[in-house]
Amino acid sequence: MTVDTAISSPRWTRRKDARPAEILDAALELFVQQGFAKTRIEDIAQRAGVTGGAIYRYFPNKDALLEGLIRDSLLADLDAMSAKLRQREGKVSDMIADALWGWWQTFGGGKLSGLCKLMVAEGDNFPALREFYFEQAIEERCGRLIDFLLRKGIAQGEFYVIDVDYTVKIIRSSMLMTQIWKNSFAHSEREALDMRRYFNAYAELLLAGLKQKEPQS
Amino acid sequence: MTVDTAISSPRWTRRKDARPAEILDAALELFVQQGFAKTRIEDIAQRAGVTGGAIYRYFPNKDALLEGLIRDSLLADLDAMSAKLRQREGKVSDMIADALWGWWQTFGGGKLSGLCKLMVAEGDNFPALREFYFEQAIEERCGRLIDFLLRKGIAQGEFYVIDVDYTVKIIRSSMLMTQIWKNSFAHSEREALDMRRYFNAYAELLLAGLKQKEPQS
Amino acid sequence: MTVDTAISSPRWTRRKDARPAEILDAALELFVQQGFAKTRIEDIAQRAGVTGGAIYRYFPNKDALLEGLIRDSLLADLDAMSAKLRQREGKVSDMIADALWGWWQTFGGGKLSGLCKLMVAEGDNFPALREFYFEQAIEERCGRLIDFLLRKGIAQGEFYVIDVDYTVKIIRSSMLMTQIWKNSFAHSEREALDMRRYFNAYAELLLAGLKQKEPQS
Amino acid sequence: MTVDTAISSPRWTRRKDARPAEILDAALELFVQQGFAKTRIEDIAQRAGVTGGAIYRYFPNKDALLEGLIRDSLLADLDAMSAKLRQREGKVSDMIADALWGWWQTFGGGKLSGLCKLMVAEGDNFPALREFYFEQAIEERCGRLIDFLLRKGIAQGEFYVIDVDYTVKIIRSSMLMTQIWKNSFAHSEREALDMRRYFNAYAELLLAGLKQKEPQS
DNA sequence: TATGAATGAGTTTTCATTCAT
DNA sequence: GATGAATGAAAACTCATTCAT
Repeated sequence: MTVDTAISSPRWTRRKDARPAEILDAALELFVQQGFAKTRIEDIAQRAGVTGGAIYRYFPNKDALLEGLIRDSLLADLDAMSAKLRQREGKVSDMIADALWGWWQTFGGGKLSGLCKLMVAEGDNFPALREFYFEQAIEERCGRLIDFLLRKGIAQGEFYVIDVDYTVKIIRSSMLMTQIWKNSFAHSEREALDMRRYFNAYAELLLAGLKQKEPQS
Repeated sequence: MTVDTAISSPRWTRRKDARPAEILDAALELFVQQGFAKTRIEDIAQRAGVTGGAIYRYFPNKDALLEGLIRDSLLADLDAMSAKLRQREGKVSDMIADALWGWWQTFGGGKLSGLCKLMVAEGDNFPALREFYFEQAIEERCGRLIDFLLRKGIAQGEFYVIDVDYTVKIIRSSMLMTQIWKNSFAHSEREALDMRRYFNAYAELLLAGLKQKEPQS
Repeated sequence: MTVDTAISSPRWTRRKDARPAEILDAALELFVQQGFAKTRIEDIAQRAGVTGGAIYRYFPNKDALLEGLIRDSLLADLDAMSAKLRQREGKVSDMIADALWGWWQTFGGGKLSGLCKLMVAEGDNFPALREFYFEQAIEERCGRLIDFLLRKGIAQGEFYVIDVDYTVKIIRSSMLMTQIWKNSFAHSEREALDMRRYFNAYAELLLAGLKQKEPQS
Repeated sequence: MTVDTAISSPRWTRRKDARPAEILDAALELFVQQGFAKTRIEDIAQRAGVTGGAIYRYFPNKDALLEGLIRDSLLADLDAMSAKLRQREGKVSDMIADALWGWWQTFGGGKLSGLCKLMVAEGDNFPALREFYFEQAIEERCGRLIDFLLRKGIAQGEFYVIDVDYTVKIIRSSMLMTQIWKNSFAHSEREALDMRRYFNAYAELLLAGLKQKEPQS
């Protein structure tokens, strides 16, 4: 109003640019925990340090939050690893255990792992998003990584796999399930898993399976 | 039946005994598809062939529908198989493929498979139910079946497993994931799986892994 | 259906004529306690030993229960006393204490006393009934009794009252209030009154007031 | 104010501070008139100039409206008078008529008089509130005022009362009944009372009763 | 820009009343 | 006659969204 206000610092200068990310962060946690429908805009706002109305300055509606989560947050975190792995040399058998555990540490076990549970839960209500998530997260990343390693191992004579395509799907499933478990049943303390041990046992089992010489009856 | 009854059909018919099951059936389908919160009582009622109010004669509130689904519907369908499998004789290697595919056909791929997705999605909102589901469905059935076969195979000298407990968890996870997949991503036609082929490939991989002679580094 | 049923006693012969009264009895208690709107037909039925639907054989709807209570139950109980009192001879001063206590014992303190509270509570929603109750119960009975005694006492030179009409209203009010109190605040144990003592003290105070020789300033 | 604002009136205006009182005002009127159960939130809202949902910003549920009425509104209006009366000097006989009429004018006949009827009607459904009302409104105020005047009159030799405690209850009852009457039967135009005349006659009768020289048999 | 009061379109739940049995 | 399953019309409460401040 008065000229004075031009001098004193405005009330809400607080990192204007960080807001959308903060809001999505809050939304992610709550959506994953309670589900999309049960989560209230007001709760997201509070966790993000703003009030309900403010959210609408950055997102046109509630659906857009979920969309933002999938389309924007997801892809940003998704590229580093797969690139990294393709460059490696050496025995694929040795790479696989590392690759799986590395995947868990950089991505699978992180915050965005919740998106997998979220898409399982809400996918039917947002088919376009599910499609997108499936393509980008499941096929393009998980799947392609496995596919790459598997075929390399076969080419190098290390692995003997009959149905390569479906074996990829099987391994991919295991990876997804660790994300889902972490965000659902693992919340019951009785069932938290020792993930290091889990991945050790998994690599053990998987590698032995891949190295088989004679097909099973 | 008689000509008289054809004059005007009654506004409703009395179906006391069948109603609860019909209602739970409808609820199951909708809860699994849309999630608990998004599903309207009125929609469940309509699919069950009644009006909203009628549901409250059989269930005190919406939560009770979910509870009925988990506590009543689940257990009813859960006993036949595990008993059946324990009686078998012969090589465990031969049993495992049968057991997994049998599980999928009698239970894993049936309607109630949706409960797994449902508990993943809503577990945080109904911790007591999740606990119950985990104990009864995951541990007591899936887990124990695997545990039984695995230890039997080891005892008979067919399998060589280092970390038995976690290997059980790993295999159990795969089974759960087929249920989850069927009720989520598989809805996108691009990703429907050929389950026969999937289980074949899985048995292949798994058995080879279990039969390993030398532990991996 | 068959001829046999004509011999065996029918299922519901139970005093067909008593039903309406039993239902009204149940309704009275619940209406007075919980109010008209809060009381459910089903609860009335249960207390009367029937099921909800049966009530509609005797009363067309919920309102009719209240109407039956006021119009039928009330008047039946209302005539004996006032007639009784008018016949007495002797000093009115001696009669008044007896009359009040007698009123309390035969009517004021009985079950139907609840009607007074009920009409206070629901009168605005049933103006015709309130009018009826006011005329029949308050004016015609309470009021007329007091009026009769008061004027008789004045005529006999025992009482000196300036504003007879309003003095009647005042005394009448006291009587109504005992009924209301009994059905409301008296339910809190701390405030149950010793009604014998109450009426003693009241007669004391009232008679002294009526016998005054000199008007107050 | 300015010409600009006249163009189109806003859908609503912000009245944060006034709202709770406005809502309680509306609720009081409707609760007293129709009873708690019969009164719809929407009606209260409309009378308060808002929509139904807005009420829930200030009160968590319908019960809280009643509670707010009793616990907040009541006490605010209750202190002035009793303090005022205790300070007076002179003959108690002269004070009593004034006290009663003063009570009626400042409190007994005001809007909040409806609370008395309301607690009579709904007390059984809200026992804690009834208790509170009884203690604060009936005993602490009405009762104590009467008690004080009565004992003072006795001490000064003006009154001769045998059972002081119950005489207090009797007079207290009369006061309550005026409130109840005003909010129930008085609504029927035939029975509106001339309250000035009523209190005159009452003071007349009461004082004469209190001044009695010889106890009645 | 941010706030948070207010709206209004739902959704669950209740219950008087009807009616098939 | 009586039952109680079913209806359908409320009514309390919730919450995404808007908008005055």
